Amino acid sequence: MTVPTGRRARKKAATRQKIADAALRLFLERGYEEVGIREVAAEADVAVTTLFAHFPAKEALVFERDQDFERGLVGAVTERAPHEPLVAALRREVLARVRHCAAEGAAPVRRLIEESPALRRHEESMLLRHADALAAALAADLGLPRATTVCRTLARFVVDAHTLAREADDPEAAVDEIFPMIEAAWAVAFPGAGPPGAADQSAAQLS
Amino acid sequence: MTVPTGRRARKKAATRQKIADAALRLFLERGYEEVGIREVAAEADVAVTTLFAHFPAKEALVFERDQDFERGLVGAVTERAPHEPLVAALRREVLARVRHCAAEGAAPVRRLIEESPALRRHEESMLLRHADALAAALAADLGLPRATTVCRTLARFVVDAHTLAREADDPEAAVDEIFPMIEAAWAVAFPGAGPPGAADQSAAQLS
DNA sequence: TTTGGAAAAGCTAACCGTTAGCGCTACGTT
DNA sequence: AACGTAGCGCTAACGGTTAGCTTTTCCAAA
Repeated sequence: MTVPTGRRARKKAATRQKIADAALRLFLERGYEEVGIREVAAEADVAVTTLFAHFPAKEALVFERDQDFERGLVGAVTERAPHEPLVAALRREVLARVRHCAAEGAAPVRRLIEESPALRRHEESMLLRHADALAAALAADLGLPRATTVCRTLARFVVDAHTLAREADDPEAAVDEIFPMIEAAWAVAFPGAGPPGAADQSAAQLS
Repeated sequence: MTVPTGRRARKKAATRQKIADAALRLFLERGYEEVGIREVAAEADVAVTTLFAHFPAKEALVFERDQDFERGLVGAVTERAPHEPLVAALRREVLARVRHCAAEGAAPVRRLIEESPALRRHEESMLLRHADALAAALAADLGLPRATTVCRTLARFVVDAHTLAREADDPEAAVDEIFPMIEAAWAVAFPGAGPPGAADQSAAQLS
């Protein structure tokens, strides 16, 4: 188990990047469905099997930065300022992501995704995985042994916020609309954790 | 456009059922991934093309009742008792579904789904479609011209509740845990729509 | 330095879900 | 009685993905 920092690792990363670049170029030129895996491999000058050694599926070629979002979400929880409330940190992170997606450079890629059902589905299941990771991070932050239902619920709500905001006419306004709802839900789940005097008398109908 | 009620329609329905039955039998016997489409078609004694004329994809063979859940969710909104609150009706519906899935007979099929990533993904995207339908129903019920961000948010939260409850150790307890959170979110989105005196001072940070 | 191991990349050939194209038969309608 | 068409079948193929095996390239221990 040595740290992979030699020429080998660099070459591997280069190959991966070459493939991702070639794929994105072709997809943007002619559309995702119109370009086959074999073509992408040829354009990147690698074998098809090599391509699949770097990416688990065709859709993954488009979501190259996949892991960054997951790390961002988890990091928003684990590396937030000492006494910043959880939900506030998550809100900042989601807002940043949404802004990033609405920015100029990201527009063609977003169109690519929205025009292909396969890519849309893939993105959704990606986000679900991120929700699981976030739930685990929330549990850890709260000192819980494992992700409880409340953690998982909050995590999904946050990921939903991300998706919904991006689909909205005015993404930033949508974040401002959704996060108060999440804060209220959070206040019910953890009474006494939010800002003092916020919402305490929850509509508790259960035992 | 005549109503399809003749022998032809009956035969078509019979073929469809024959295929679904054969598929489920084989899948339960040997596992979803271990059975090919060509095998299912052979077992049902139809051509592969006929199978795909009745089901849009292999996964759809397992989610034969797909539309029932969607109709149930939408119906919970449109056909609820005159003055029953929206969220209460949705809670009843979700609870009923969760109970139904936890029942004896459904266990083998659920195991089938949970053991296959393809089926899990398919179920998730099914539920997202249901969320869209629910959002539209919510908008209609509220007299809105189209599904706003709030409608879509609520719809997703409800669908999340369904998924999360089913994955929880104690599904019914999970529903009791999640729905108060949804009610709080709802109260923030529509202040003055819930039970009187519930939650009024929302943490409104937006304009 | 040599040598051995293993990771990275390649090739071929296939599997499997899915679709297109075309023909046939049985049903429903006029 | 005859026509239109829905349902079904067959063949062949396409496109994503994987298995099996060989070759090349790097790295490290001897």
